[in-house]
Amino acid sequence: MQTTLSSTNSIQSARDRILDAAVELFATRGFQAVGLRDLASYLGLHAGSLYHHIDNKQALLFELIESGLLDLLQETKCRMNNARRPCERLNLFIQAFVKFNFKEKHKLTLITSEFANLNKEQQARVIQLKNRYSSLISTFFTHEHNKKEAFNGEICPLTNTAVTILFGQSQWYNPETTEPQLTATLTHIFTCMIGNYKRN
Amino acid sequence: MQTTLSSTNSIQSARDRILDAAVELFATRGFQAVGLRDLASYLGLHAGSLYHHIDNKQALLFELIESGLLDLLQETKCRMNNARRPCERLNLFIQAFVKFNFKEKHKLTLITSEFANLNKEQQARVIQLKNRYSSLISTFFTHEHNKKEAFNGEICPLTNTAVTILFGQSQWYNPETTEPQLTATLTHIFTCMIGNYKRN
DNA sequence: CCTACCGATCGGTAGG
DNA sequence: CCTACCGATCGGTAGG
Repeated sequence: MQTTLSSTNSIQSARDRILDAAVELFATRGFQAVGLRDLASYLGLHAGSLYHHIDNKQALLFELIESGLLDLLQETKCRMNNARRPCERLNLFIQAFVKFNFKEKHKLTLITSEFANLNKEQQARVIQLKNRYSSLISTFFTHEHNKKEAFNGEICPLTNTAVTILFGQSQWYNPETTEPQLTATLTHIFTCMIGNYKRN
Repeated sequence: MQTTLSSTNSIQSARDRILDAAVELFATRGFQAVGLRDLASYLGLHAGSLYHHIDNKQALLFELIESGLLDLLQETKCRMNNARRPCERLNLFIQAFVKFNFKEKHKLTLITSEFANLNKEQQARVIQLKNRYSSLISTFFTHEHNKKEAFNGEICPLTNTAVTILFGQSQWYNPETTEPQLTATLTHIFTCMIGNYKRN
């Protein structure tokens, strides 16, 4: 029983080590530029050995992107549910994003940069997850009287811009921004976007 | 004389055809995913023949990115110089960007997505051009009393955000946005960012 | 997890 | 601009 557990654990941790190394290498050098031999030797083993833990290179990329989006979604929803007043929701949303941005910077990079390297099926799944995230954002820009639009899954230009700001900033070659700075800037922009919209 | 001219022209146009095909293929499928055989067969010729017109694949990518940034810079400066009043400058800036976005969508994609596939020297050159563009933007956010900062080449977070919005939106998987829509959204956001900043 | 290997494809060159 | 080819490397597999 104990041996079963420990061998399961070590298999799991070997797999986790591969995932961690992959997210690091893919994000910093690019998915296509990293060969399976690069990934293997980074972990001190040989290319063929990887296939006991992964199906193939593309499935590995998809797993990293999907898990990243799922984590971001869950974390964000969870935080927003803690809001006692409606006006707290934006702050909690931004908090969740900033935390994720600093803890999982590389996964955010993969989500924004390596979409094209997935197959059609995987891309559809990623779009689905991104839309779920977008619909969280759209609640900030949606008035009571046009909730129907949001419900229909349509995404307004302002929401699109907001998503662009969030994901884009991880990609632009960037001076070192601190966590409070990023929070302040995003709060700034979002507040102002919401205010501007409401004045229409 | 005429034959010289026409042969020069046809050599030039052959080169232009390669550049046009490359920007299209690299932007839609990704630089690494497009082989020189793909590029050649897209033009109805063989891989080896390309090397009479280009040095190598990477130099081809750099040429596309550099020329894109130079065009955007020149076009933007030129338009902004036509401003008769200071408040027109923002509109002209956005006009220049939107025009470029629709005319050279693929080049914009390369600028934002394929930076990592350049060598160090080429990357430094691209950063230099991007900074020149950023400093154009920073004039909108800079007060009279802190012009020195802008002069020092420092880039404030708000400028960085603006750049992110401009370049990021070309990349996010996007519903079809019309030219007036994009102009309106960008004007919206920028005006509000400037207003918000000035209120500080 | 390793050794050894597969076919395919890559960027690039030579010679005409 | 084509034919023919180079060495290198790719993702992935077999067999232990």
